[in-house]
Amino acid sequence: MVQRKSGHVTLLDIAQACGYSVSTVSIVLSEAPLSQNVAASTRDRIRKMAQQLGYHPDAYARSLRRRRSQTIAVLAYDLSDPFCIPIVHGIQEGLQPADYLPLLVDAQTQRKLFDNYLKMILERRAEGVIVIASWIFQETNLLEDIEKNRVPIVIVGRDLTNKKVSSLLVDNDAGGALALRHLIELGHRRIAIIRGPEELFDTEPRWAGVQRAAAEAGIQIDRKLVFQLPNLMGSTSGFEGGLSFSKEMLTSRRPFTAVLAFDDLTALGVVRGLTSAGLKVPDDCSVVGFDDVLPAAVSTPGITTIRQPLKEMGLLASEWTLRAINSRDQNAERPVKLFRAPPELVVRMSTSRHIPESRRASLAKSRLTI
Amino acid sequence: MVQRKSGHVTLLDIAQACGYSVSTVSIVLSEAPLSQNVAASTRDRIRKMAQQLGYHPDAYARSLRRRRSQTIAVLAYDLSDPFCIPIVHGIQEGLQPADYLPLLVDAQTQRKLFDNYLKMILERRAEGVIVIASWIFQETNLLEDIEKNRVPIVIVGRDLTNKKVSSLLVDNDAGGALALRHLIELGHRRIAIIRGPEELFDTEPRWAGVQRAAAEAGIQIDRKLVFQLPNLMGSTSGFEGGLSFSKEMLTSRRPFTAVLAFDDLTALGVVRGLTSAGLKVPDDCSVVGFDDVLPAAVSTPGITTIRQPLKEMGLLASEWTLRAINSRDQNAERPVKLFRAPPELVVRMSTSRHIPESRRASLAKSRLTI
DNA sequence: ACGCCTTATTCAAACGTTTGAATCTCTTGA
DNA sequence: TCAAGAGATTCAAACGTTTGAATAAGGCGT
Repeated sequence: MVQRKSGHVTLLDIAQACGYSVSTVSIVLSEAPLSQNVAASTRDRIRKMAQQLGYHPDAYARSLRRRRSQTIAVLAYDLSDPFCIPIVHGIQEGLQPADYLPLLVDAQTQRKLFDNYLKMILERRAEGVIVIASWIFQETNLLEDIEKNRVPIVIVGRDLTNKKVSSLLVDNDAGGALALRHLIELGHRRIAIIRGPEELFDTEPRWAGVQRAAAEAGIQIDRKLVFQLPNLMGSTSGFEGGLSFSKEMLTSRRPFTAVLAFDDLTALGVVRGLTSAGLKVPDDCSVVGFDDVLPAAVSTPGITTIRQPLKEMGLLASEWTLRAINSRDQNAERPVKLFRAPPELVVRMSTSRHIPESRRASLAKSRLTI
Repeated sequence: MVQRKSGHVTLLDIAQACGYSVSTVSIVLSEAPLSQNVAASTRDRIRKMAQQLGYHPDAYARSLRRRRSQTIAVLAYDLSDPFCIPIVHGIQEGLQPADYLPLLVDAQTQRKLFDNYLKMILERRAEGVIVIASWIFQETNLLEDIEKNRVPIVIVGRDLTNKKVSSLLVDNDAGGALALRHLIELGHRRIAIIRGPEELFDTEPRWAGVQRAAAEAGIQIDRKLVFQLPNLMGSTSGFEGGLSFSKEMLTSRRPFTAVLAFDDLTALGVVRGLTSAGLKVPDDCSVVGFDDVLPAAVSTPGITTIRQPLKEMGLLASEWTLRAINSRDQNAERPVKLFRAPPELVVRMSTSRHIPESRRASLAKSRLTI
């Protein structure tokens, strides 16, 4: 109704409209301790007027004065990776009750964007930063600036404790072992492996877990059946890698009955490759993925995979960050923490018991004679 | 190095450190027009010192003074819907060059969160708001507050021009027709349809398009083969709907050779249902989806679908918003606009030419006799 | 010796809040 | 009658920037 000269309704507007000082209005509307001393009738009038004029406190002025932004930056390396979303949800859940706003930005795996946003985060005075795994986040000098300003950082999806950054990530070693053991228990012995890109930090520990499990079971991994995804990333590069490697496997003429893929998208690529070569998953070959993202659950057959407790990790990350902010306010100690999330095997339809050639032949025969 | 008493480095710190006034420092660092008059040597010293101390201007103080937040809110109804991501990317792309920060928030389909974030958006003085389709966004009184403050709104994924909100959405009618025509051209005549949830605004026009295309081709749609997804949303409710409806189709014993699903997740549910009943997609039944989200592309068979130009829509939305902000600044006219994005048929492997029973039987026979 | 222009820098007010201290008006007890 | 206290409200400074206006110091033409 009242047409403001410039944009927004302020405390002054309300003060003038109902004849009190700006201070009183502020005290009432921000529910400061002093507001107990304000007459109930005054409170009512002020509140009504605020409502009527559509007043919303200016976060900028407020933050400036209070020296708190009530903001925590969430820097995702690539939102189009379904991996990020559950983490973000967990973070939101943790931040909501504390009345912090997650400042969510998406670097789209671009170094330039990453730095750009990091600068913006600094300027917006985020009180904490949660980084969702990125190999870009190695040595940018902005990181120094963040620490110079004593802004707590937490990283999800990578272990950066050696750089004094609290970290949460899945136990890749355990996950790799879990995946391989599942295949072994189903009777598979000749297993092709697709390792992650060299630059990715998950790659090594996951591979180590696989090797450990193989050794424990006394199984040889055929080196000719070990592949490695290229570094080039992008939301579908895993899929394409899986697709082309599965073709290589088939043309190599090395026998294999199962494929352990680096992640779900890679697994989906393998399924596509095997299927288009006329093989059936899981009857002719089992496939297992890693992460448990949406596409793995809704494709057919559903992909057996290793689930990361992503939402829980996000939640925990937000709690750590909030706690670190508190500690800093009280100049308390802030130890660097590490959480290795336990992975979980999710069995779907892309894996099944291995049927030895001999038995398989007789089965086929019996089917024919029905 | 220099340990600030309270948090961040300010202009004053720099001014003191190199013996100039705050004004001069501000003029230099913000590259104000006056900075031409500042001696080159002075500029250098100030810039060096700023760099050295790790200065980053306080966005809060700056915005307060300039009365511009350089922020545009992006309110997504559910980020876990793969639908949202490309739109967000388009928006980012459009905002980047204009140096606006997208304030991305995720309502997670929860009314409460939605209102909460809308309040925060108001408080953070976003200069514009882009809403990514939500049925929640119907009549919240916060909407009034937004308009009271003359903040431009643009909505993606729904037509709200009747409420004077500029809107971008796919041409659902054309898309529905496109999908049906594709099936018809492949020779399908008995086609099951899964409509969207009643509450969703895409449902009706898409269905209208389907009916129109059917009429044009002189084809009857069997009412018993028309289903409707329930309103209850969530990222997987489409999948589950498709799964259970496909079972209903089969038990109904009505003949059909193709399914037109409301969206990709639903289509994936259908594929799962048909497959687990022993049917082959596309050999025994074709399936077509809508949206072209990631899971549709990476599942096997890849889902034939109707692509929405989501990224382009996001880009355009951001451009509209920026333009609207400019117009407002100049008190210019701001017409309500509408963009109906042209849908595009993406043919993958889930659809194929219908083979009539007669021909099919002889085929099967010939295969046996090989 | 004066005004005037140019170049380089600073003053001071303003943006909208918050908050410790101050003020003012009652009431109450001595 | 007055001091003390309680209750209700306001003052004024501060947060870190920006910016129109002011100042200061020189150079130049007259």
